[in-house]
Amino acid sequence: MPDSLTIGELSARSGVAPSALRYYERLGLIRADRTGGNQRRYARAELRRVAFIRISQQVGVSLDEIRDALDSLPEARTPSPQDWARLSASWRSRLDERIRLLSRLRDDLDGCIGCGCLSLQRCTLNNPEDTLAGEGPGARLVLPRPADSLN
Amino acid sequence: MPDSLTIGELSARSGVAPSALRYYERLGLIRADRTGGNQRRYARAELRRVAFIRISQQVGVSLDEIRDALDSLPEARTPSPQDWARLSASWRSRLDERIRLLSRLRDDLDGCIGCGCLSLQRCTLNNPEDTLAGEGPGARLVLPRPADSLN
DNA sequence: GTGTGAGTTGAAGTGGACTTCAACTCAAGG
DNA sequence: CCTTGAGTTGAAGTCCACTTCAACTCACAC
Repeated sequence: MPDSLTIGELSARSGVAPSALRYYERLGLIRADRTGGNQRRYARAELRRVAFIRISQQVGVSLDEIRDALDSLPEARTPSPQDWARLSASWRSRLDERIRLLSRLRDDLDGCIGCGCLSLQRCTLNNPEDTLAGEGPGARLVLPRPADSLN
Repeated sequence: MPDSLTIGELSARSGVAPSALRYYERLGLIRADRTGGNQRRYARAELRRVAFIRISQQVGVSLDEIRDALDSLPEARTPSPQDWARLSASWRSRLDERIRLLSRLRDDLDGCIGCGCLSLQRCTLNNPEDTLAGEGPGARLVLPRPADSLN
């Protein structure tokens, strides 16, 4: 019924701690009006923003990137469903990628469950005398994480 | 050919920075022998341990938990393929869970792509006048992350 | 032998995402 | 009014997973 929420209410309804909400505000992810007594009052629309933040985090997006995304929302009006849909869709490929990676990991784990090679380097670890010493392309860790660290 | 690896070699072959390898050693995740000149020499078996560590991280397991898992390996002998298989399998349900969560998120995002509700609280956010104010069980954030934060 | 690149250490720094603290002020019920 | 629970602030602290630094020492090709 209230058309604005206290920080406690927003916290309860979003599942995000008040301290985190203040933190988000400092980073410019959400905003609040103030009462005469300087207390935060959140518009209901902020609930959606917080929801978007949490979902985005699940997808593995940093708060910095989330802020950038939120900044692309129209300032003049309350974001429409389409605005939110556009933003959500923008994470879609990352979500897909993440799911793909984990699924592959699961399959690899399954496939190599008997050999114990952990499916790394296409079972080359399982080579008795390590034929793959310093060769070119194939192999190495499956995971693309450490973009640096040579070879 | 060498039956032991320098830290640089292990780094290159595992894709993990030397500083990270030393860090892992401090945490007790891997171990190294020392040369007369106090340099680390890693047994080839450590390559598998590092591989296991990186895979486990992908699954979302903390280094602490990974250490616990690694501690369950037999100390007397070089871990067998079966040992590794057992450990890998132990993350399986977490991997499944993580994939399930992300897939659901993706589906929800797809399903609600038009309504802009972000699929939170089963579209209750989309209620014009917010019928879900402080009610009992259902709803709230889909994500089980903040186990505390009341209500 | 000498230079060079690889390795060593402990301590400190980083970055991300928050939480905690102390010392207050506000808001609302009795 | 007064109490009590909720809210306010800036600064500092925490946790995780590392990285960086300075000041050295090693290993090895020439």
